[in-house]
Amino acid sequence: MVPAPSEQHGDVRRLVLDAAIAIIELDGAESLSMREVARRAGVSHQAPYHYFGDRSGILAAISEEGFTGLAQAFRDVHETEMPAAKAGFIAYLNFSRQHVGHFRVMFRNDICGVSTHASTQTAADSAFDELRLMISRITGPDIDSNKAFTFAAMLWSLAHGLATLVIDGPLANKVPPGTDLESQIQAVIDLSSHMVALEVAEMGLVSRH
Amino acid sequence: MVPAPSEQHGDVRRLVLDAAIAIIELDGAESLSMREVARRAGVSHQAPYHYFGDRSGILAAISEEGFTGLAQAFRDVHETEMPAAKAGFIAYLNFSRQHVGHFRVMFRNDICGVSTHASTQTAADSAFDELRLMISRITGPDIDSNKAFTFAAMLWSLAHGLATLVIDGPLANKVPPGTDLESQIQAVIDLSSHMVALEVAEMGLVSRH
DNA sequence: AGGTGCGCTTGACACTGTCAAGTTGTACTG
DNA sequence: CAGTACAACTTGACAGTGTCAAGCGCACCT
Repeated sequence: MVPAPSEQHGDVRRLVLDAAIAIIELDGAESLSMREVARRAGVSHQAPYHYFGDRSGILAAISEEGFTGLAQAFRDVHETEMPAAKAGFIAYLNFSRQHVGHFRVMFRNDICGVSTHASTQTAADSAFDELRLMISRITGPDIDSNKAFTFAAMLWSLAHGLATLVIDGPLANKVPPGTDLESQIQAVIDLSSHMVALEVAEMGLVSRH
Repeated sequence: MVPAPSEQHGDVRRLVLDAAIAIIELDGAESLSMREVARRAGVSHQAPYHYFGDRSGILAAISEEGFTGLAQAFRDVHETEMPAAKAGFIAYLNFSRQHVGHFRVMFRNDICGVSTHASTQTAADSAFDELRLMISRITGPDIDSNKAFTFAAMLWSLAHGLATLVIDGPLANKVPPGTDLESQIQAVIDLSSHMVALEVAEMGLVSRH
């Protein structure tokens, strides 16, 4: 079949990737089938292999795209007026909910082998660097680097835990009657930001003591 | 084949379940194959279906077992001398690392359909009830129920995020040179407990204001 | 004109989940 | 004690899967 004139070099790669992301958003990463992807993209069952090598290759590519997007989301936080911690939480939550397909894959190196795909690893690293930059805006720059890592890991855990619990559903089932999920998410973010602010304030006092 | 005298009623079910858990711990839930499970358990490829209906059935059973275990872990926290928040974090982390196979499945209702398997749902509910009980020990009993939920969701997110980041690896890659993962986990738990304590103290002041 | 290689396609293989239809032992009924 | 019902499996079959191997067409160089 001769390609339509509108299709250009690299189109198929993009088509395949988008088809895969759509399937993951619908049914999760488990039920991603290479052949179904190919069918959706309107190509032969081997075309995806041409671009991504194997099943984990396509997942690694999605993961890489995800981390690049997350890093950008972190960068955008710098431009808001909100307290950095709160803006960070919101950015993380928004990203995870707007890019469910990417998010479901990014933190699962059991299936996409972040460690075996170098470009995915560097994308993940640069996202983490961006997170660290954000931390330094929260705590101030003159914090011991070891303590900064601990702080980053804690904030990351908080945001990541909330995001996964929200996306994969267990939280939604537990929301008490009379409120909805959205306002509860807001409440958790507010509580978290407030708590972080308390901790930072005390750290400031202690370091200046 | 006649069963050996040592094998009793229900043995096969347990054998199959253990084989499945072992596979998940090794390779993750994606690569769990019914036929491989059967092979490991030394039974025909249809025996697992007899007990669990289908692939999601076996995952739901593992999930149920996991939530029951988690609820027990929460109950055990009541007997420690440690501050409740810290003991809770440690319990959650320990559980997730000692029962990786269960943990990997429990929060993935995309693959095991918690909502479609009633007994799994009730096990999850009772674990959450136990978490709430723990919260009331942290904040004191006279807290507004809506606020209690927010607090529970926040603590859950924090513990859950840390556990998943540790288990699935992304944190391990980022640990700065000079420290190891274990001591960083400890540091994150200490920081989190301290932060929660600050928040509780302030809540107490405000409510009593 | 002849080669080279990219961007795919077609074909084949072992393996997967699951439906359907046995087979065997055991318990219970008449 | 014969008959039967039922649980606990097994064997067989089928469509669908990931992936290796080989082929085809076309643009581009020499």
